[in-house]
Amino acid sequence: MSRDLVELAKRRGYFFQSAGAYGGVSGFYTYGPEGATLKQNVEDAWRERFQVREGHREIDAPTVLPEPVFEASGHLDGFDDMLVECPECGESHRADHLVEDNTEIEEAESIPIPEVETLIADHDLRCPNCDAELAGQSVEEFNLMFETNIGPGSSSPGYLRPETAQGIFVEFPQLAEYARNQLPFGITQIGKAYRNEISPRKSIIRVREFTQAELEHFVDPEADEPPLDRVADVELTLYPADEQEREDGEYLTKTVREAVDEGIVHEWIAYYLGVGKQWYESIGVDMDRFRFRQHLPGELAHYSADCWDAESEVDGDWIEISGYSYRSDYDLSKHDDHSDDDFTVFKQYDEPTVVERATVDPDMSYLGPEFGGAAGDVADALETLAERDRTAFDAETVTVEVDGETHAIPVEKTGFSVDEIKETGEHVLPHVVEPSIGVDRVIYTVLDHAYEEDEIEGEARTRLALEPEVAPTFVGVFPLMDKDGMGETAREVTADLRAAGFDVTYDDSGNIGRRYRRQDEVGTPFCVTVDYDSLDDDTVTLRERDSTEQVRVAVDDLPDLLADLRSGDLAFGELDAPTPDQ
RNA sequence: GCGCCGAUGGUCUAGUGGUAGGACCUGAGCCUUCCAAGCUCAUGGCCCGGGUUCAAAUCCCGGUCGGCGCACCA
Repeated sequence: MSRDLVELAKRRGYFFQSAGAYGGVSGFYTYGPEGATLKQNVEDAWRERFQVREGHREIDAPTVLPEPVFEASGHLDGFDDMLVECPECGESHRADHLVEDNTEIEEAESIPIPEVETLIADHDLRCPNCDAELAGQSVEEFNLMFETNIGPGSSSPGYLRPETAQGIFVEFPQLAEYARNQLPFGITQIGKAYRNEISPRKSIIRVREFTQAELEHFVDPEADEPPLDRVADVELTLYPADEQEREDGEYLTKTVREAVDEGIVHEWIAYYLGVGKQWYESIGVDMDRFRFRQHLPGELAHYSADCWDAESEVDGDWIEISGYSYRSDYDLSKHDDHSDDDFTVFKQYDEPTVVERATVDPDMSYLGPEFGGAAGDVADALETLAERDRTAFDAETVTVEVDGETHAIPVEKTGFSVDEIKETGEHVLPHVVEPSIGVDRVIYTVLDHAYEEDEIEGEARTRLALEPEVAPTFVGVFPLMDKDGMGETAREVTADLRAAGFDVTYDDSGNIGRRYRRQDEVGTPFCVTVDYDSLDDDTVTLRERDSTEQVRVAVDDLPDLLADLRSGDLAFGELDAPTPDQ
């Protein structure tokens, strides 16, 4: 943990622990004025690269969703996790899994904790790691989702979303309609997500409320291919699973094209690794402290078919800052099953095809009286049988089995027929490609990688070398001294630059060097100083943070000049105006 | 959640059973025509609760928060 960076972040208004006046609250941080703007700038840059340039669209879903959503998504399975800790080796194990593995019991998750403890003692369950007795150990419950009640009473439980993605998936039917049922299309969302972490750590690296920027790209797995050409030559630092499992595992440096051709990375994932690499670099992540690491097989989330994390090195540790996951049709198929709506997209064939299909149209006025409550199941069984084995309907009666009972039905009552059906297309369950960015961790990385301590004229100085595109304060404006009209002129320059859309700070406190140092520490890339010459010829000095070099420019040119410096169209070194005497 | 360590102005820190000093920062003034200069003045602090004691910021217990390790991390 970089104490210096955390201290600077607090002192200069980047971020600090929330509710300090009440002792603080673990796992929650407030972004101060500089941090909130930095975050906004990072989000804007992400939106520009992952959404606008890719032709995707953004939505804004609720942070609270009702329980059935998470039953479908699989997140609720983790709700009642029960842990038991081994007294010998200290290893924690899922108590419900131990019970299921060693007894005839299934669904141990729903058993109350005291009974699980009794089961562990009765069956003499032992630690899978060291074989120590677990009897007598207490079973602890934990819950990674924040639970709440929607409306009064507890009849309608809801949860704070543990990932923004579910807000997109549950709205897929509406979103597909918006996309005119055409694949592929992509939906982004930037917003808060919540996990009730057992143990928040490392300042804003592991918190209970965090911001995700997620893209869910819905594609036809049969037909759609990523536009690899756009990023084909982008070089990726890859750390595949097999290299991680080797003792002398190494990174591979491959272009996006090579990574796909050599079968190292799924093509859709590779495409977004290329996009991501460009983006991280553009906002100031140090590419020497950056890699893409493939998840090990045991590490994959319940929904994920393949996953690569973007990782950055901060303070000697590698931290996950984004996940690039191929979620296949997991989420949409779950919501398709659990909800009332259809989560498929109808894909029309080029030419309609004619197929023979065996169907039934059972006479329910016969089945009903005959089979009572089982009538519906019998009808379903007939339909299934017709699809599977139409010869079963050749005889006078057909038999189906429902719940272990065999039923005979006269074929004439089944409405059995074989028809030619014209099929104009089919329903496709889209696959999902998901780049998921942890905004807070990206911000920590950007700050950490920008943090420099260097020496200017024998004096140590601390400097945040933030990219101009994301720096929260873009320009500082100072009068050399606040007298002889310089202060007034500097205030006018400040107002003009603010009107031109820049984040400007005005400072006339202390000597000029002190003011430069303040802005270096905040990470302000440029400073404008109004001096005596300014009063005569309407020019000012423009100073760059990293080099501390200055050029003299006309006041009237400032807005255009600064805009070009911010966008990267112009580098400070290209300015050739004469350097003022210092 | 467990274990170890810690908590003094905004920040960094000194310190003692008799309620606190420094540095930096910040603010006001003087000085100063370009990189943390100088002078004067000022604001601001012992994490919370309980216990022991005549007296607790200091000792003890509990809590909160933080760092590290274990575990967890969709």
